[in-house]
Amino acid sequence: MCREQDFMEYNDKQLKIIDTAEKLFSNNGFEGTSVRDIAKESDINVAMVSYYFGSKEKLLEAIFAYRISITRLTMENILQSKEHTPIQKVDILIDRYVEKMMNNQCFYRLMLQEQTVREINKVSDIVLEAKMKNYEMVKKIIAEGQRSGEFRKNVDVQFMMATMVGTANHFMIYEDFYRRLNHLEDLSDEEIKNHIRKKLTHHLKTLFKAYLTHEA
Amino acid sequence: MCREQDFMEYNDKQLKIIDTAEKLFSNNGFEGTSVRDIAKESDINVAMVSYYFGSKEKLLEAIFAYRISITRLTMENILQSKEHTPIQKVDILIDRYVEKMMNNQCFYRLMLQEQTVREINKVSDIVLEAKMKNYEMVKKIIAEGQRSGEFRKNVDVQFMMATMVGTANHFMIYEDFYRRLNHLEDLSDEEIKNHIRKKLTHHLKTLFKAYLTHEA
Amino acid sequence: MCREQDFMEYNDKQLKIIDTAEKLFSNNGFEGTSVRDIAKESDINVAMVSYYFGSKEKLLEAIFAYRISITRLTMENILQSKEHTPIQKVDILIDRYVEKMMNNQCFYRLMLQEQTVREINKVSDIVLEAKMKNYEMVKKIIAEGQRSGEFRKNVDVQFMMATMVGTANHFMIYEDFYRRLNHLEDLSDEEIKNHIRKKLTHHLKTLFKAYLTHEA
Amino acid sequence: MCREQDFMEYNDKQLKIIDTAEKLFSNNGFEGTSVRDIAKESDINVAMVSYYFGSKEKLLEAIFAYRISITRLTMENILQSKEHTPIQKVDILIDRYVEKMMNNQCFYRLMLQEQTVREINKVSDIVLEAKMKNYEMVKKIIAEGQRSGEFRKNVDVQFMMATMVGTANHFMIYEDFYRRLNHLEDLSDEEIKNHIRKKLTHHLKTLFKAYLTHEA
DNA sequence: GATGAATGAGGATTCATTCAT
DNA sequence: AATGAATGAATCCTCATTCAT
Repeated sequence: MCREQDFMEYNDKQLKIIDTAEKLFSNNGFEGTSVRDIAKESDINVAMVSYYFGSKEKLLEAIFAYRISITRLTMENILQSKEHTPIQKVDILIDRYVEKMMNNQCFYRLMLQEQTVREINKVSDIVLEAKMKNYEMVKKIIAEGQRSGEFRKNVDVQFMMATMVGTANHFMIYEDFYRRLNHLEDLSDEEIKNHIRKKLTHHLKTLFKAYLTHEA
Repeated sequence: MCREQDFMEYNDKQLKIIDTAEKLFSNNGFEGTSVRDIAKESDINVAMVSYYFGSKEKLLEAIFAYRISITRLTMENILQSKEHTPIQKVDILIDRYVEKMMNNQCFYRLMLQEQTVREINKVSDIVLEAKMKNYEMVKKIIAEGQRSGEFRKNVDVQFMMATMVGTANHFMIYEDFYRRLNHLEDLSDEEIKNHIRKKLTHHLKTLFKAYLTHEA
Repeated sequence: MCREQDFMEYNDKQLKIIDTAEKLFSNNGFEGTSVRDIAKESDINVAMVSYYFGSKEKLLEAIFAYRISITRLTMENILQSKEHTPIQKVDILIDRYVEKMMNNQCFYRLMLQEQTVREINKVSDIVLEAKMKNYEMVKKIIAEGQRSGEFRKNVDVQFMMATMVGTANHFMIYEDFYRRLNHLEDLSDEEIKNHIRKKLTHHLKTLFKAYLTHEA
Repeated sequence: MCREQDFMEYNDKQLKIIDTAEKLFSNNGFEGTSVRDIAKESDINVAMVSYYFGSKEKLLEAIFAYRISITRLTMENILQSKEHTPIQKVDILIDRYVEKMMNNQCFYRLMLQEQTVREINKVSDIVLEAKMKNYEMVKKIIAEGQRSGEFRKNVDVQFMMATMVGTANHFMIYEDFYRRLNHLEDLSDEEIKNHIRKKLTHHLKTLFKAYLTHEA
């Protein structure tokens, strides 16, 4: 029913369903969200989910395929520039990743959820494929820096990426905790988002610069 | 509320239920696990869950209260020693945390799940309280290192912890991905666990040493 | 709340459920009747009760709203006639009430049940509102009779109605007892109904005529 | 287990259970009351109900057997006096019956409930037997009055009793409605009980005097 | 005699999906 | 193409009762 290459063909109702489902899945979990909830919130008929996407499960897959295809496009053409040094590229990577996450918290939370639950399914495949591509890209940047002597030799790229993604995820999850801890309850949603984005990118950049440029 | 001495009062059946539920919740999610599943896997009557814990929800709370109380005991008395330097303490902290997580993957995955879903409940409270205590503890270690001049001045403890916990979580979640990526499919569960534990602790120690001791 | 025009909108299945539920609730009590019982007897799916009425409780409310709205229509326009004397109106009231009850024994028994159980809920409200309207109507008839001198002065309308309703209810409940006591086991359902209706109306008319027209 | 002649042998715990169950059954219905509710309210173990009375059903029977045996004793020896005229005896009967009911509302409500539900069981038998005895007694009083010429000839004793019991029951059930209708919300429980008792007995006496002494 | 633990059966309700239109 | 009606399966939980002690 839902062929991967059809993303742009989604009509308004379908996009509405995808958005709503993403939000609800993200907030209440996949199993914690009923098709009826999605239908009510999207103001569409209950039968439409099955009708458009085949099933609740396939709707989830559609969400992942859709969001990741968008993300991929954004990511790829960024780091091929010849104008930046490797360390600049790392900084840009961090900026882009954090920004992407802050602007799509619902989806990133949903992705984390799905990976946390141990179940092999189509969604995992989609996610792993995307992760693999990102990994290859970063590996190239690091290798480039090592060739130029900017970065030290024994850098563990897999762990480095785990640190970037893991730290960012952690912040996303514990945003509220962070707010309370630092008495930032009064900041607006926009303000807190900016605040965290700034601090988080700064932290990651500092961390990675130290890690990449200083011998242990 | 959380009477620590009560945990030992759980009888064998209750402990069996807790263990099974932890595993199933972890693997399939809270909503994705039915009380019947737990009963079948624990080889007990369906009614026992309600009988012993009141409800499925309260069983979840019991799991958290139980595991966290145990963890807390282990954690606390570790870092009060006067024999270690601050950097050694950081290393010990990393060792302990990673070991704890590797030995209780189910629970740590479950915890991550519950925090990923956006819902305020008793479980969040339990987790946040524990996080807060850990944070205070690490803050003291860092301050100590700063006083002695070992650590640089502007260390962001909150972000540092986010990095430790986030990176470790990320590895736990993507263990399978890591295996495949590095062609380690043939390692036994025990071997892969050891392998990851070693690499992960090494990475975090290197990362933090660079971060804590080199000026940006 | 109680949109009278909606009653006619109940479809055949819904009416079937209402009828069946009324009978079963009446015979076995509300709590003594399971939704499954209703479904089986109505030959519909168990889920239909929740689907159509929201819940078992709301089905009960629907029964009351439905039956009482019908009764009200019948009752009201009866006693506004100018052709009858007050005593004739009392007789008509008795005839109508007893007939109504005999033809809707299930509902009247159910109503008695719900009032007997001490619980404040929507059903009580519906019933009390109806009782109040009936009371006001009777009060007018009595006042009319008192003005014309037909009825004595100190008539206690509340108690008079209690007598009518209470006596009729009592007969409905103890119909079987009455049968056995008077050796009427051989009468058909129709015959016994007619028999009781005749005797009961006669008794109430005699009683009230004596009460209303003779000074104490 | 529970032999009828054993009433006096009920120990304190058993009596406590009977009282509590009577109250709860009366307020929430038989099916609406769980054995656990009774156990909790009586502060006894859940198993005690089955242990002492055999089953929940048999506990109900015990309540009826117990209460009715007590009532019977009170009733019987009252109306055999030679000092009172028939009409006085009717007055005394009304006084006694209403008083009994007002002082045992829970049980009388429970009895009404059980009779309202259409089910043939041991409880009905107990109730019907008691009703029969009362009926025979009243029949004698009326016959006596007819012999002496005080009462008119065609008195329907069965209906007369239905009126007494039905009216009284009706009042018991609608006590709250009566309160609101007459703005008596401020009266204490004791006061309202007295108020109703007085009014109710007065009404019944007036009604029956008119009915028994005036030709139709 | 008395009880805490335990259980199978059954409770109402919600679920994702299908079907006729 | 789109939808309201309908459903069987599964949900969690509570029930009255029994059993070993």
